[in-house]
Order: sequence, then structure tokens, then C-alpha cells
Amino acid sequence: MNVMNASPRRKELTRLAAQLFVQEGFDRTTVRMLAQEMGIKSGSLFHHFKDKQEILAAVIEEGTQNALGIAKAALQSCPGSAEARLHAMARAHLETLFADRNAHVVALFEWRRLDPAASAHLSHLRDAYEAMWVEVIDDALSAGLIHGDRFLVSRFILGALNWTVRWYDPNGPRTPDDLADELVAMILSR
Amino acid sequence: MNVMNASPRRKELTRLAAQLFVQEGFDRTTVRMLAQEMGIKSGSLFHHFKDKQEILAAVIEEGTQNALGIAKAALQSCPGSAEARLHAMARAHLETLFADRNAHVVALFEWRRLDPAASAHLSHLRDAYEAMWVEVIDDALSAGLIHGDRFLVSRFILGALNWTVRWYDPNGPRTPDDLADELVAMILSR
DNA sequence: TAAGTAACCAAGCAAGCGCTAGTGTAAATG
DNA sequence: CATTTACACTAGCGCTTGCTTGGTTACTTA
Repeated sequence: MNVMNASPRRKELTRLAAQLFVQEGFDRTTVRMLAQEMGIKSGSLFHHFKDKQEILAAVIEEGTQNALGIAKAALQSCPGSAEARLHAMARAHLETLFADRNAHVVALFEWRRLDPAASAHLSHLRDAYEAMWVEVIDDALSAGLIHGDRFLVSRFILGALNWTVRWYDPNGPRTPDDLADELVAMILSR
Repeated sequence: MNVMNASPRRKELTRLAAQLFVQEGFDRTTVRMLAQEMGIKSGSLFHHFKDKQEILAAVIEEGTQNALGIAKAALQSCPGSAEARLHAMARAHLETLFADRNAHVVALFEWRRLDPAASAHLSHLRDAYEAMWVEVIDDALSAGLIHGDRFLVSRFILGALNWTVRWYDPNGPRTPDDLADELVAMILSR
């Protein structure tokens, strides 16, 4: 049953589940579809996950953990300038968004399917990530790089960034870094 | 069965369906739930709509038609200044987004559940709406109000605006117009 | 008053759903 | 060597799903 383990097998199954959840949506993805994608029978699936909900939670948890790790690394290996930190944070956001696209799409659009317990647990992770954003944006405001209400500004930026999963084509000419730089350029006061 | 009719009864049922689709998601909304909300039995539902898909299409069509109408009115009753038109378009977007919130949330987040035929039909409506945005943004770029790639700028703006449905509280101190003005202020080159 | 039509209902079907129970087996562990 | 553990299997239970059928009621129109 493996409640909170992270065996390599389980990690791989989680990755496959994320892909299916994105393709079909959580509700339309049946345990039989998941099992087939994983090369096992539907009954065997419940050896790795206690129920379908737990698969969803595993997918979202992995994506959010990765986001946290990448954002922390980006801010640490970065000069103290508020502008550089803003750039780094935007780049980190898009980097994790497309490196772990499936998990993040699930997190963004299937969050409501989490049961209350899982949602409460994962909310803490997400809050920790958003707190990093708030800090960076506060610094940018203090430095006069951008103007406006701190609450609104951060929501607008995160909205613009998150929405990229709906239209950005990684096989196109632009890199995620290009997107991040263009967005920051767009909102910087000049 | 009433394939493409718009009786008042059907309109009201569509409105109720939109509400349930937002509350529960399209997939988790059963025809029995829909019927109960409408005060009829589940079998009777299929007198008004040929199947569940058609209810979804009706919801999305209504929202998109409203958006088109409001945007057109906003641009017509508006001075020729590019800046004024940009403001008007952003305001119109949020106005319809929250006046018809349920329908638009369904359009934004359940579009993929449409069958190919309905999706093709509704895509034309949506494209017509987005074309208005592209025009306004091109004018703003030409006028030097904003800078950047026309494609990226429009995607970022629409992303920031659409994402508001995930956090904006209409009962809070801010009006949708406030949001629109703040966003435009944020991206204007100064 | 007869005919037509829109709106509804009770009953239920076939398919699919998440999940469980019980079993087999090969590898790791004492 | 005996036991445990990890992982997979088969079979199917109990329930819900979207939708159909066959018929009734209420209102409008000729």
C-alpha cells in the first residue's frame, strides 16, 4: 500500500498518471486506463496507491516540490539586485512549468479534485512557493522597478505565467527564458 | 429535442447548468443533478437537450456571444485613442467575465470536453473575439503605448485577465474596472 | 371541440465505474 | 531452509452513469 513512500517504481507510475490526467482529465481517467498505461492490471494498481485520490495527490506533490526546489536554487545563486531576482523568479517559474509540465497542469487545473485532507497538506507547499514570489515582488516594488498594488501585481504576473501552459509551444522558436524576459520587460517601469 | 432553439425555458436551464458545471466540474455533474437543480426528472432533460454535450455547448455559446456583444459595444462607444480603446477592451473583458462568470469559467476550463463538432463551431466565435483584441493591441503597439512582441503581449494580457476568475472576489472592495485599470497601468510604458 | 405540440414522468437498460478479496510467485531476509 | 515482503494476477461486487422508452398532462390553435 505504501502510504508515503517514494520508490522508483511509484515515481514512474506517478509520471505516467500525470500524463494521462493531462490528456483526459482526472475524472475521465479510469483506473483501468491508468493500469494499462502502466502495463499492469487494474487491481494491481492498488498495491502502489491506496486509491485514485492518492495518485492525484502524488502527482501534484511532486510538481510542487520541484517548483519549490528550482525557485530556491534560482534565488540563492543570484545577485542581490531586485531586478535580477525578479528575472530569476520568472525564469524559474517557467522552467519548472515546462520541465514538469504534466504535473503542473494537473496541479493548476485539477486541484479541486483533491480531498480535503490532501488539499490541506499540499496547500502548505503551495503557500511556501507563493511566499517566495511575494517577497521578490515586494522588493521590486520597493526598488521602484514596478508600480501598483502588491497583491494585484503578483496575481497578474502569476496569471500571465501560468496561462502560458495553454498556448506556449516548446517546439517553437522561443525558449521559456525568452517568455520570462519578455514578461518582465513588459511590466518594468521605464 | 430542439437542436438550435433558444426558448426562454432552455435559456434558464442553460444558466442553471452553467452554475452546476462550475460548482462540480462538467464530468462530475450528472444528468440527475442537473435535472434536480432544474426541478424536473432526469428523463425530461432530454426533451430540451439532445445529450449532455449539447448542454455544455449551449453554456459556452451563450458566454461567448455575450463577450462578443459587450466588446463590440465597448469599442464602438469609445473615442479613437488607442489608449482609451485598450482600457475599454480590458474593462469589457472583465465586465463580461464577472457578469457571466459561470459561463466563462466553463468556457475557459471545460472547453476540452466539447465534442469536435461543437468545438469547431464555437472556435469561430472565440476567434472573432480574439481578433478584436489583436487589433486593439496592434494599435497600442503602433502608438508606442506598450512594447514587445504583439503575440506575446496579447497572450500575457489575456492570461492575466482570465486568471482573475481564480482569485478575484466580487464582494471585495475592488470593482472589475479597478482591476482592468491597474493591469493597463502596469503594462503601459511610461 | 378536435388536433397538435411542448413539457414532463416513471421505470429501467447496458455499460462502465472505483475498489476488494483472495491467490500465485519470485526475490529478499532471518 | 523457513518466512516475509513486494508485486502481480483473476474475478467480480455494488453502484452510478448517460440515455431510452412509452406514456401522461397542460396548453394552444384550427
